[in-house]
Amino acid sequence: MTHTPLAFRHHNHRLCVRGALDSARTLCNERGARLTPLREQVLELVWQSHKPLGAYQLMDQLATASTRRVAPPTVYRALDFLLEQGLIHRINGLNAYVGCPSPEHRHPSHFLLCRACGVAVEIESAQLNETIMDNAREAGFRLESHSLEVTGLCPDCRSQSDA
Amino acid sequence: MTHTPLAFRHHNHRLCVRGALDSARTLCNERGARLTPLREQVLELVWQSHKPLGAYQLMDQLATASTRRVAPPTVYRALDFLLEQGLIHRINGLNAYVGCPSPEHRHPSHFLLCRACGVAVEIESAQLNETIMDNAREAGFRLESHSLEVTGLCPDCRSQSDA
DNA sequence: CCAAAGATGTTACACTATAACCCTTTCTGT
DNA sequence: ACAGAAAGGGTTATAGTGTAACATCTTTGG
Ligand SMILES: [Zn+2]
Ligand SMILES: [Zn+2]
Ligand SMILES: [Zn+2]
Ligand SMILES: [Zn+2]
Repeated sequence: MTHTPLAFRHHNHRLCVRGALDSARTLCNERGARLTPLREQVLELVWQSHKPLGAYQLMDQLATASTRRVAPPTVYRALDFLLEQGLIHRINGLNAYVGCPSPEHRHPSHFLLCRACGVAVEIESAQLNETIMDNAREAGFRLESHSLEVTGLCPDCRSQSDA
Repeated sequence: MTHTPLAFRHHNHRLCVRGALDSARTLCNERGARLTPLREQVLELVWQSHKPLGAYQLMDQLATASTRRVAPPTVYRALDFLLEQGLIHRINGLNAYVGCPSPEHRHPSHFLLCRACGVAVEIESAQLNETIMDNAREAGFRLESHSLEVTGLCPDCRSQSDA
């Protein structure tokens, strides 16, 4: 049985954005973390699609949006905050950042990355976590965090390439 | 039942190096790939320990060893070759490279990374591969490659920190 | 030997990220 | 309200990682 994730299908992305921003405001409020206008703006830019964006792309868009010059530390500091709060993830294989759809609970970074369309989809699988923990334990290793990046073709791009 | 991997224990590392270089020569020979002196030297440098090394560290060591100036493309081209041949892996989370202990067969990059001592150990687990493939399949995703990086403490560093 | 392909040298540059310093805003306790 | 502390953000410069483009040298196969 297969179920194509939302981000791989056509969907009303405005709902993704609204949900992400609402969650972010709620969570930061609960935690006493300060979701400043700048940080919120960067989060919204990250959420413009499900494709991970690089820090310099975000910087350029910030500069365009605000008609002022924006230097790297500005965007990196915002990204650091968002990473700390678990509101975004970093995709190491792409040097890029993408919004987290379930920031309420901390979790490792597990992604399917379509090399054709660029969309990143987060996987949540207890089985996967278990398997990884089992393998670490078997080696006597104390696991602290982990990241999985799976590259390939999403259902859409796959059917295109089959044609 | 736990079994501490070799690289996390004291061991005769000369055997690791000899084995890696012998395998590399054999494989490249079989494949008609040219393991030139430079490439072999880079492979040997990568194998100086089980800790992933950055391209610029390797470049500096190359320069020191050969008493001539070495520019980035020199080491990156050698690394590209070694990656293509599956003789080394790239650790994305560290921007660093480490030798592969079983280059005979192509396989995904699955590592345990000790944040204290820096040692990287490759995991080979059919169960892990299966679980990852299952999760990809369930999303209708055509998997082409994957990389798992687990960060934590190796058995040694773990007991140090418990003390 | 010659031509073609492959490997390496060389220069310059692009992309990603952080250090250090300063000023402003916000919070905290009185 | 006030002073002092802490956090956020602007600015400049620089560190770290990786590639493009082109020249030169070496190996390979006829
Ligand atoms: Zn969406
Ligand atoms: Zn997430
Ligand atoms: Zn060893
Ligand atoms: Zn390997």
